[in-house]
Formats: sequence, structure tokens, C-alpha cells
Amino acid sequence: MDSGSERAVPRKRADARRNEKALLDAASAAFVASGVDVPVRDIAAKAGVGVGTIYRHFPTRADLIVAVYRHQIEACAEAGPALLADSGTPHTALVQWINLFVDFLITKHGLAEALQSDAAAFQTLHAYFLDRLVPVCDQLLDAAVAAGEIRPETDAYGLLRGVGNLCIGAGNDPRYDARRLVQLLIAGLRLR
Amino acid sequence: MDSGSERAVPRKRADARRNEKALLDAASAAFVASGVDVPVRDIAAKAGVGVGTIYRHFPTRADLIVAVYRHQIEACAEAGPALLADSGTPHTALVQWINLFVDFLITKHGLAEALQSDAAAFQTLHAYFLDRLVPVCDQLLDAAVAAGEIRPETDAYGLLRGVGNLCIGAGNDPRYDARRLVQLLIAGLRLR
Amino acid sequence: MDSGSERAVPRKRADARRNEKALLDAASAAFVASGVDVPVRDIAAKAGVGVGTIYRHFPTRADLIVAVYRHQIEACAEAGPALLADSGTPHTALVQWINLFVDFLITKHGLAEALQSDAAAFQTLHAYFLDRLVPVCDQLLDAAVAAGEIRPETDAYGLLRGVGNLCIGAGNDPRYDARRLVQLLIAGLRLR
Amino acid sequence: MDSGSERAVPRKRADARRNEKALLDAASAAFVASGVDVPVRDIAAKAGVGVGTIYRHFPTRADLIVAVYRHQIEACAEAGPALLADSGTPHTALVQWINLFVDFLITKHGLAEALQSDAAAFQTLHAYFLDRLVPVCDQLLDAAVAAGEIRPETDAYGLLRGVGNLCIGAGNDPRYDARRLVQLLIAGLRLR
DNA sequence: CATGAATGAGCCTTCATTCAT
DNA sequence: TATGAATGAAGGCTCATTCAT
Repeated sequence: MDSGSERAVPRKRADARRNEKALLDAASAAFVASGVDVPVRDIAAKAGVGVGTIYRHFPTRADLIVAVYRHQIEACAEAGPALLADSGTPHTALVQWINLFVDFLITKHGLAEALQSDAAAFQTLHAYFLDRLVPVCDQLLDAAVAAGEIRPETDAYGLLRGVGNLCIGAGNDPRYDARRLVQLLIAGLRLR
Repeated sequence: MDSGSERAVPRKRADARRNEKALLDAASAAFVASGVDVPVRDIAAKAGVGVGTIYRHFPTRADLIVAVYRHQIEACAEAGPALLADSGTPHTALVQWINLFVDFLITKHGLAEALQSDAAAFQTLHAYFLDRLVPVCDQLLDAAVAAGEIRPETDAYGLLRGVGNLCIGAGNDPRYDARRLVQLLIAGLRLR
Repeated sequence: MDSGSERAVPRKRADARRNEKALLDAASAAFVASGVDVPVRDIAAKAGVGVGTIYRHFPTRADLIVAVYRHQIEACAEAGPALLADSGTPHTALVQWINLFVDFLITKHGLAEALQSDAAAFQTLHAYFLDRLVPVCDQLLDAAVAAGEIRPETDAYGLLRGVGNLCIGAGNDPRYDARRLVQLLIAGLRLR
Repeated sequence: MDSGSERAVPRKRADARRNEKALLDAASAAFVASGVDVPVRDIAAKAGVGVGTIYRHFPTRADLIVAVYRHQIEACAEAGPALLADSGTPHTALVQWINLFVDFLITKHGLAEALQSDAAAFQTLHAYFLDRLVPVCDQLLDAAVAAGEIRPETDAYGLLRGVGNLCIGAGNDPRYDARRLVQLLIAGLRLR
């Protein structure tokens, strides 16, 4: 019935989509294992495809990096307003949202490192994170300020970068507890 | 007879020392300009020596990195007890000492990044920093805890790594104020 | 019964012919723009077909090149006898025919270059040009020799290659006037 | 006696110079065999050195090409005034000089091809040839014009490019006689 | 001891060609 | 038959490291 219209649009992409999924999985794993600078060949090998396939799907390394992390960044961004609506106070929502962000970063070893790199290949990644998350963070900070819970002059951009930096190296080293440090940082924001 | 060789030895040493000094200066400048991953040849060129000379003096990159920063780490380490003795309260001493550390890091672009790298070449650097500074930080934290100024359970190692991480990227980006974030972190330590 | 298959065959042919025409146009444009070494994909994209379609129609690059230029080579070849019949003297006919050839070449940027290439992909092209044009040139030269207008010992093959070579790079460089040089070359053939 | 000053300047370069010579020989041979686009690796292999050695001596391909042909271009350039002084008439000198140039080109298969390439890597080569040879050709043309031997309006740049183009493919093909065609071209210049 | 020439592994990227859909 | 995804060989270039001078 509707099978005609269903078939018409995607067609050939069955295998290509499978490949793209394999590529993203392989890249994600490779980024964790060896950092986002991992050689393209290694990713290709892990995905069981030729290098050309990677270049076809993701012409630049930035395209690949963004693709790997896009879904999770989106989910994080969307969680902000939801937490604000559901939580008791704005400050609680802020803490929970930051925890969400931290959990995301520290489970993706190498991502926090990539976020602070100023290499050209990462500019797009950097920009994508900021474009998506700074407004959300801003909203949460504003609400907490309006509720008289935290200092007024805090900058969302700086705070997110700080949180991101604190997550660097977490996961490699059991002696380094990024979550605790982020809590201290947020605690430092509180009035009184 | 052997007066020649006797003379020869100190002379060589003088040369070698001069060379080592030039090397360290060049490496320091190169690290600031291009990060601690800067090509060996660039350092050699800046120092006006051949690459072989660098390898002779510093067989591994870690040896060079540690040598470059040793004096400043020492100075920082020694400042800890002095501040504790001179400052009004342990907490004031802690804040001042952390500021000293932060100033050191953010004026050495690339150093904070190197400290968090888990590349083999940087292990020695990492270890040297921690060996030297963790005990000092511990001492300051203990004093502040004993004075009832900060939370008791804080770990010096984690704190120093966090402070180091917060310094990453400072200096490249006027929108990122690492000093402010470190202040918030330390503020988060305070009781009440 | 077989009316269906009878209809089917011409229909396919119509499609195929349309495709082939689009391909030749696209290839012609691409050759002009980027030389006959232009990537197959570029031609396919310009033609709006897949690369596979090109390989189906023209298994080797030479096949495609010859197909692109066949019509114009034919037209040039056929103009020879016509000019000989219409012009006042054989020498005039020769000059006009050479000018025709030169105009053809210098309006197809990259073609003269391709003609002199000894790459395997161009052998067929080379051969086709020569098979078709050398006899015509020979006829014109013979007539001019018979009329006592030019030196007798001239070889059509060499002359055509020389004229082709002189056309290389014409059109890129306003300081290089291929037509003028070809005129000098033909002038050099004249007796006296 | 003067051995001290002799030794002081060159030193280490003994092997390096040997290598450079080997490189130029290998490159020259490789250019002839495979054109000036020959892979760097092939040249390195032929010379028995690593690719790095080539890049050390000749940072760009253009540097290598110019180095390979410099001596012979110089010799050709210097022969111009000498021929003009020694030959009976300017036209004779011109013919002999052009023959010298032609002999040079057709014994370096691939060189004439490279000269007409507009690839970036060859710009320097192109420029070097023209800078060095156009003035010499101009001088010879001027003298022949002044002697009333050839047409006055001939441009040295265009003539040299034409001669160069006529030499393309000579040597691969016994049926193509570039020398003869160049003679015809120069004959075309003659008055009457 | 210092030098810097040489080495070559290793990464990136492009594209001709094949073949499953 | 047409498509275009996938492949992988090929070539460019950079540097860490070694070693003859």
C-alpha cells in the first residue's frame, strides 16, 4: 500500500546506512581509545571498511567528530528545559544538568580533550557544542540567579568550558574525581 | 702532561653548560609558542644547535620538558611553606599559593595541556609535578582544615589536577577566565 | 506477442542514446574545463548519471575521448577534398584546411595536449586522429607539390603532429599566438 | 698551507654533495623515463636514498626540476652571444642557436612537455627558462632583423614556446622529426 | 662532543574501477 | 540497465631518531 512511497525515497541506502552506523561506532570507540586524532586508517580498519568510505561519508575529520557526538549533545541540550520544569528549584536543575553534561563527557574519554583543542579540525566540534549548550546553560543560570540562589555575574560560556576542562583525564585515573571538582565549582557559585 | 686533559674537562663542561642553557631557553620559548609537541628540529634551530645535541643532553622528550620546568616548579614548591608562615590564615596562604600555581601555568601556554596528556613522553613531567607539589598542597590543605576554614575531606592530588585542567586554554581565549573559575573552585571548598 | 519486445528494444535504445548524448556533452565540457584527464566522477556528475553508466558506455577513457571528438574530426576530414575542389590553388586549400584544424584544436583546450600524450589511455585517440586526417593532409600536400607550390619531401604525419604541438597551450596565454606560428611553419614549406 | 681554509668552509658536505649529485642524476633519468611528474619515491629509490633526503635538498618539485636543468640552460644561454660573434651572419647564428636549443630539448625527453605544463610545480621551471633564454633569442632576432634577413615583427617569447612545443614527443617517435619542423618554422621567418 | 644529513615509518587524501542493489 | 557505495593502490609530505663525519 504505502510500500511504494516507502521504497521510493531511501532505496540503495540500506547498506550505506549500515556502513555509516558501523563507521560512527568504530570512530566513537577509536576516539575513546586513541583520541580524536586517531589515524583515519585505524577507524576504517576497526569499521571493516576502506578509507575511501570514511571520506565519502565524512569529508573532513570535523564532520566525523560532530556526527559521532551529535545525538548525545542534542539529548543533553533538550534535557535542560525539562529539568528546569521538573525540578524543585532552578539550582537543583542546574546541578542536575551539569551532572548530565559531566556524565556525558567522562564516559567519552578523549572528548573533553578534543573540546579544548584549538586545531582547525575541531573548530566545528567546538562551535557545535557551544551553539547548542551555552544557551541552555544560560537559561538555567538565569533562572537560578532570578531565584536568588547563585551569584549573578556568571558567564555560561566560561562555566561550560571550565566544566569541560575539569572532565579532562577523568576515567583514566581513579585518583582524579572530576564529578567532585565540578560539584565544588558549582558550590562556589552559591550565594552565602 | 695531564694538565691538558685536566683543563680540557672543565672547559668542556663550561661549553656543555652553556649549550644546555641555550637549549632550555629555546625549548621553553618553543613550548610556549607551539606546545610541548613542537618538533625537535624547531627547538634545535631556535637554540642554534644540531638536533643531535638535544638528544645527547635530553635522551627523551620528557627529560627536556622536566628540565625546562624544574626551576619554576621548585620555586613554586618552596613558596608554599613560606606563605603559610607569612600569611594571616592558612586559607589565605592556600589561595595565594594556588594563585601562584595558576599564574605559572597560564603564562606557560601549552604546559597545562601537557600536564594532562597521558602520552608516554609526558609521564615523567606529570610525575615530577605531582611529587613536588602535592605534598606542599597537602600541607596547606591540612593547615586550613585544622583551622576549620575548609572541608576536611579534600584531596591535594585531585585539587591540583583540577586547577591544572582549569588552566587549559587560558590565554588563547579572552572569554575564558581560568583565574575566576579557580577562585570559584576554592570558594567551593570553604565551610559554610 | 513479440510486439512487446519489439517495442521494448527501441525504447531502451532511445534512453541509451539520450544518455550517451548527455554523456558526450558533459565529457566535452569537462575536457575543455579540466583537460582529458578530468576525473570520471566529474563527468558523471556533470552528465547527471552514475559513474557506472560511463563505464558501461565507454569501457576505457580512450573510447570516451574518441567518441567526444569523432564528429568534429569527421567534419574536418571531409572538408579537405571540398576545399581542394573549391579553392583557387592547392596551396590555398592546404592553408585553409590547416587553419580549420588549428581552429578546432585551439577551441578545445586540452585536446592538443592529449594528442601528444603517450599515455595508454590516449593511444586510441591518437590513432583515430591520424587515421582520419593524415590521408587528407597527404592529398592536399600532394596536390600542392604537383602544382609546384611547396617542397616535395614533406610528410603529412609529421606536419600534422607539428601543427598539433604548436597548438598546445594556445588559449591559456595571450602572449602565445599558435595561429601565427602555424602560418610560419606552412610558409616554410613554400618553394623559393 | 691553505688546506686549513679549504677544510674550514665545506666540511660535512662531502657526502651530502655526493648525494645531491646522485639525486640530480637519478632525477634526470627519472624525468626522461617517466616525465617530470615522476613520483618522488621513484626518484629516491633510483638514487638509493630516502624520500626525506630529496625533500631536504629540494623542498619543492620545482626546485628539483630547475636544479636538474640549470647547467644546460646556462650553457645554452651563453652560447647565443658567442654564436653571434663567430658566425658569418646573424641568421646563421640564429639557426645554430635554435638547433642547440632543440638538441637540448629532444635529448631530455619529457622536458618539452614539462615546459608547456601550467601546473604550479612547473611555474618556476618555466620562468627560469624564459628569463634566461628569451633575452638571448631576442638579441639574435634583432641582429637578424637588422641585417635584413628575417621578418621584423617576430616575438622571441612566442618563437621559443613554439620551438619548445615542436620538440614535444620527439625521440619517442622515429616518424616525428622535430628538427625538420623547427627548420621549416625558421625558414618561414626569412624574408623572400 | 657537536653536527645535521639521511632514513623511513606513518599519516593524509584522491580517484580509477568494481559490483551489489 | 543504471546507480553510486566501497575499495585500496598510489603519491605527497613530515618528523623522530640514528649515525657518519
